[in-house]
Amino acid sequence: MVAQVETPDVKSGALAAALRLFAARGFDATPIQAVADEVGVTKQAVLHHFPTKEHLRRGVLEGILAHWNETLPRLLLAATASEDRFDAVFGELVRFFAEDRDRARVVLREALDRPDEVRALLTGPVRPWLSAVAQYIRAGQEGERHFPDVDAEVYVVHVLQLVLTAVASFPVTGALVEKDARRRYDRELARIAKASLFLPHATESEKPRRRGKR
Amino acid sequence: MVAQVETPDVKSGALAAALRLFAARGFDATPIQAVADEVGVTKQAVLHHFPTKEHLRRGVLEGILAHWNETLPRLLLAATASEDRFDAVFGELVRFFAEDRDRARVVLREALDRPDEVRALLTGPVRPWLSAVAQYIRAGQEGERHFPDVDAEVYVVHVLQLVLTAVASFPVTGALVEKDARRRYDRELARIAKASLFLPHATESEKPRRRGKR
DNA sequence: CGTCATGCTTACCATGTGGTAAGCACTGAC
DNA sequence: GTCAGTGCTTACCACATGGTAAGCATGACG
Repeated sequence: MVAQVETPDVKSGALAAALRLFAARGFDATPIQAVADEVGVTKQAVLHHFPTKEHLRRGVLEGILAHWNETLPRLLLAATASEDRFDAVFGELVRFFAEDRDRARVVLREALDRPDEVRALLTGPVRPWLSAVAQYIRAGQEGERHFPDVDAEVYVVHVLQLVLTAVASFPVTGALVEKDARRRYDRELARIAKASLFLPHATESEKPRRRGKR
Repeated sequence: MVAQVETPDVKSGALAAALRLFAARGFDATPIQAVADEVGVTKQAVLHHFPTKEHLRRGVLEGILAHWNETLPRLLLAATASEDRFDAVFGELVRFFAEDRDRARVVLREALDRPDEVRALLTGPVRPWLSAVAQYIRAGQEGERHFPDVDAEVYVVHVLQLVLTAVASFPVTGALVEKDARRRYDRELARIAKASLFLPHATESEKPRRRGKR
């Protein structure tokens, strides 16, 4: 048997290739052949593991969903202080999607290409996650640490979308600033999310860096 | 000549249909035939006005870009007070894209499907718009009306993206709240943008509505 | 009346696509 | 050794798609 040098497993290889290609070109514009080429096998080799292109799509998405199903509960329970919890969840959000932008891209594409499916996901299995986070925000409002006029659920959704879009399109938007683009974008992203949630004085855990420009 | 009842002009009709279809399914997944069907003519009738599918795509995009080329300068010059200017630009941003979500969708799709092209657009013809807005923000920082640690250019890009994504995917995310979804999403959108830009006391033009929930 | 351009129409085609059918090499179980 | 199952391979196909080619009706213009 001729073990392909770069192909320990066709199935996982196809999933990785599909994530890349679906993210870059979109599901419909990606022939199975392209996935197969990337893995270094024939189209039918891929079709053997995923009887249908649709199966391949599901596989890719499940890989992403699985991460949050096991990570989020842990994050929410681990941190105790309000701001620590924010940093933990927000940080993981940025980290996970920035680690591989293609994850953010496929999620955005799904929202555009299959709105009904994503809506079902959002109002079904994903809702508990969002509600849990929103619940913590409301608790922070009671404790006068957050702005009272924050609409918790909606805030969570907006921030989630902002992170997804910012990460997904960084290669495009990042070209607008010359140096340190990545750090500036990340920082402003976090700043916007925080400044619109935490009351000014509640941010005492943030080191009072007064050395703003001017 | 048999004038189609609903078709005053094939060319503009095709552009409108293409905007709808490209937004919904994506450029690659939309056959010219689908556009033709929507207009009520044959595929070749469409190909007569747009020699290539690519021409159709350009036409759709130019329609969107044209709006901002003529609107933005006017908006920026019209308002004088800092917050009025913000409201004018931000309001028009939301209004224009919410008026037809498909506009937001095609823009997002372009960023995903043709990053190089969009990057060229952003660093070329669009940059002056962004710089102009960023310039006003920096002026607001000098005048102590805005947070000093706002990264003006990056803030503008993030807010732009947030609006685009929020509008484009409202039919998906809006299902998360039961009633008044549209108003709540719009309001939180504006709140996040403003709360992360304006210093708390600088917001005196906003009526002090203390009647936040509880 | 003839000529020419415009705005289509019908015919057609090369290509790429998702998927089916069937066979074949190899492996382990018995 | 045989048998069955796994993981492919080659062959093939129906179909959709972007685009070309060429003709044809209509109206403006001379």
